[in-house]
Amino acid sequence: MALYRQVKHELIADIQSGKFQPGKALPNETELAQRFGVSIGTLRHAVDELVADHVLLRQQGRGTFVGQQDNDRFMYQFFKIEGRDGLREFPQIRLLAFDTARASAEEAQALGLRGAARVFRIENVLSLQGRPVVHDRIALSCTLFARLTRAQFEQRPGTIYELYQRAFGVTVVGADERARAEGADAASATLLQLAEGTPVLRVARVAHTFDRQPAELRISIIDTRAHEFVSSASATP
Amino acid sequence: MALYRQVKHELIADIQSGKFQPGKALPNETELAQRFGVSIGTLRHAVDELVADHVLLRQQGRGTFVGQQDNDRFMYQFFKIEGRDGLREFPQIRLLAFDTARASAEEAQALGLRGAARVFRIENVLSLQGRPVVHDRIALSCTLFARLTRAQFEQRPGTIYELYQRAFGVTVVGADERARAEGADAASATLLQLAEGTPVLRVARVAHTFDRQPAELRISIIDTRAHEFVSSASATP
DNA sequence: AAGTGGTCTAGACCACTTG
DNA sequence: AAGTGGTCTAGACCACTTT
Repeated sequence: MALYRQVKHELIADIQSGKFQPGKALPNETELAQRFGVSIGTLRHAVDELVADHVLLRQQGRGTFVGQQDNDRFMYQFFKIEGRDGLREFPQIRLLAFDTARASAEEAQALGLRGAARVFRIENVLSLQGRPVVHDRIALSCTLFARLTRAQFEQRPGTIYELYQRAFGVTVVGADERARAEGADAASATLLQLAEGTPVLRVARVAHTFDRQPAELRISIIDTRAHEFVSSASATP
Repeated sequence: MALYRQVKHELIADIQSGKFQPGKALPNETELAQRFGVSIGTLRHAVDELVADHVLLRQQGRGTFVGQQDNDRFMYQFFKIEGRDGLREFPQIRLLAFDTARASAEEAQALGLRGAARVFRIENVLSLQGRPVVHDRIALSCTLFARLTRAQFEQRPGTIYELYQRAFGVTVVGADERARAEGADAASATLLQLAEGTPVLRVARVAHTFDRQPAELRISIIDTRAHEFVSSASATP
């Protein structure tokens, strides 16, 4: 196996173990290269890939930092809803429910769990400009997020993914999403102040950590009368 | 400006000018490096980025090739509709209409045209497993695609993007997409064999070439009773 | 065997940020 | 001025494909 890949996975391990903390600077490149016993070019090759995945962040003249799942990154990487006019806004989030239950078939499949496994179920409503726009239902493995509490969830200082990262060492690095249109069911219709059956967008997102390990399933029901779901795949400039 | 970026743009220019043909091999890396007067590392840095954008394709031991907009690449990079079971299939495409008209406000804005500019309007129905699933309306600038004919469009051997690439030197390298749910209008409902008002997915895609120059606006109306629109953002393994 | 891309080295110098 | 990442060089050797 290529050397730079080993270095990359050692860096990932150091992040997951908490040796390198989110937001903190790594040692400089020459020191890291010496520590891993590789040349600077090889060390940079490894760091390059982690920077491309938003796991690390380089700033010329300042240093290399462990990426934080803060509001900025959440908005830019995972929150893909914006107004039809293109305006983006940080949503106001209200927690509706927090339970545990046996995983449904869809949850077990998405999260890679056995049929009998238990999951946390969390329900949120997200508002933009004071109006409810998204109804989120989240499922998390009780094994991966052991001892998660409602209080922890409600009183978190930052984003949900920041909580995953700081309290459970789970760094979300990507997501697979599947979208379809459907008529709003009774529950979503009430929450989003719509007539039942109104066309809404349903997005199922499986967020995953390193090696595509699934970490979270989220079903978002979106009122697209004034907002849209955006997705972009663009070349480097 | 960094040297490798200049090299990258010289390579792009050579592809756009037709000096390097789609599907053909480039000269080997040492020769390219000499030709551009840079070291092999710098040449590789430039090629690395073009490979990441799927513009070039490297195969160890064989060479470096100009990426072709063939069926495989189309399916993998731009056709994001698959069955709920995850099955992907190449669609059967039927041309419904081919016209020119003054650009609408939405078309002019998406394609970066003045209000009075003319566009080609093309309408397709895409079928999967013999059933109509997607109603596509495409708008192209008459300036960028000068002298495009209906016959050219109907009798193209490969994908639409392959036609853009071979006949007009337009290499599509990315796309921005915006999705929302709406009730099917009369035209789409008939084509997709739905009741009018049935929830359907509406995806507006602006495909662009190098430097994010817009090349195509496509409005897709998708019947998501058996299919979904997929979108993935994942870290390198 | 010859030719290709893939990896790795050990430096040099530049551009930027901070004290 | 000192410390950081960003770019570039000129080579060596490896892994893979083709002839």
